[in-house]
Amino acid sequence: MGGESFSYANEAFAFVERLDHLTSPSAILDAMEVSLSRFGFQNFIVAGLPGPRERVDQVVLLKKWPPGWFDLYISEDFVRDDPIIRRCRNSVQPFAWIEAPFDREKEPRCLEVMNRASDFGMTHGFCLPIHGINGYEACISMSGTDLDLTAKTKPALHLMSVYAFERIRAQMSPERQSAGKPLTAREREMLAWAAAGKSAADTGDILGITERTVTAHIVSACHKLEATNKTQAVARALQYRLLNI
Amino acid sequence: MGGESFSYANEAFAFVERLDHLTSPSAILDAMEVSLSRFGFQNFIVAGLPGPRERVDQVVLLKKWPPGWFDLYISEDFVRDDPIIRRCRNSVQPFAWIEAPFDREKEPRCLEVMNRASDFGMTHGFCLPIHGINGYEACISMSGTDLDLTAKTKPALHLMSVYAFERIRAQMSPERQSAGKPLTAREREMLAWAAAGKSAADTGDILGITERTVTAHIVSACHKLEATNKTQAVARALQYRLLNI
DNA sequence: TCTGACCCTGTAGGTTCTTACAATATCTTT
DNA sequence: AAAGATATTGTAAGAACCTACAGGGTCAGA
Repeated sequence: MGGESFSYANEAFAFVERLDHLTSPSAILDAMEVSLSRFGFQNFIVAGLPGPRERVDQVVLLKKWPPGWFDLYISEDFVRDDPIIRRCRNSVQPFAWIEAPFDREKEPRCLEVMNRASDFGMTHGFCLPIHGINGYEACISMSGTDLDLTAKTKPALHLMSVYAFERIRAQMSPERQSAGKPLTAREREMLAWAAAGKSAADTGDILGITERTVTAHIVSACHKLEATNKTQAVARALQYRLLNI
Repeated sequence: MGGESFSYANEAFAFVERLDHLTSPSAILDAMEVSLSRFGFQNFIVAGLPGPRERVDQVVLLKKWPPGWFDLYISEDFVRDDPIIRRCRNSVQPFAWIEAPFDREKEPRCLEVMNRASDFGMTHGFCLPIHGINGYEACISMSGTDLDLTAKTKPALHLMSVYAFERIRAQMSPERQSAGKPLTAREREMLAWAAAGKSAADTGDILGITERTVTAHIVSACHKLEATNKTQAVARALQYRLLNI
């Protein structure tokens, strides 16, 4: 354990502790820059994976990339052929760039992406997929010229990345259900019974009120959630985690 | 950094390193027992969350629980009312048991679960949800009487748990078939549109099939999910992370 | 070849939902 | 005291859902 030029374990935990005191994305960016450089990484990006109609720049949370590379990446739409991205979509575990497979013969675009990255000094790297409640959430990809990438350092980078991402998300999406008026306790109750498969009449019997009243609450919830019907209202309430079920 | 009675950081990284050499579930169990006890935890369980027709014992990967408690937990079907489990389904971050909310007045079954756990000496604990490609994958819950649960130790427990789970899964890989028959792609598609507030007729127009066919898929999904209507089917599908929305 | 799984469609009738029109009562806040 | 949010209930008509019945087509695997 000790005796190395620097302790990856202590570095990682110190970073995680430091995160608690960082209150802005740029502060997190700076802290990541410092800590990751100790592992040999000069560049990194924290981003979601763009959907079919999304652009990369719409899902980037933080990045420290060489000037020019990001522009090229966007203009060439490299994200559609990036082997790192591809593997990221299907991977739970972190992986080194070298472990992201592609066919050099049959997939020239993949090779192109990796070659152009090399032009910017990004030849080797490490990528961590981040998964949440609904599956894939984001990835953190980092690269450098003189990497300290071993079985010992990977867990440290893993830990740092997971906590950094959580911190970034906590700061960048504080809204969530704050949009629109909040549901009342009664409205949530009706939706919960609806989610359990109960009809308005059922719920009324259960709660000792009339079917009409149940319907009124459901309608009210539909308006607040901008849902066109009960099913969508329940789906929205579940997605926004408004129901304790 | 050093100077404490034991270094949580070094303990965690040493554990992760040790994992690589463990080739059996029981060896992992032993290693977890040793390392977690250093943090004050006597009991722990590594398990998936049971689906609609699944029993807890079908999804347990590893456990060190007091004799009798597991039997009681199964026979009473406590998993359906366990506040820890409920929060686990909606949480990305690790949390202390005390942070899992329930209404002591209106949810007597939740209180019952927690009280019976206390009878077995499991009053306080820590729970880590594990997420993968498709969202929720498993949880690791641990408890003890004299916990070392601080902002410093949580990341250590987090790291240990994530790597332990990955190691366990790698060894126990046999694909866990979700209880009952899986939904077909078409069924999931119908539920996704229903969750978006579309009627059967709407969905039919969107997909270029008849309303009747949409209904047929919905009905089929209802049967597989043991739902009494479309709303409950959508709710179940969302809770079990079957829809990519 | 046959079986099973999946996808597709039709009719018909009872049930449930959704909306539009109103209305009363309680409670908190201004 | 007045205003506003919340909870409650009523009627009624049209839309949507659910069920039960019955069937045809495709495709993969035994």
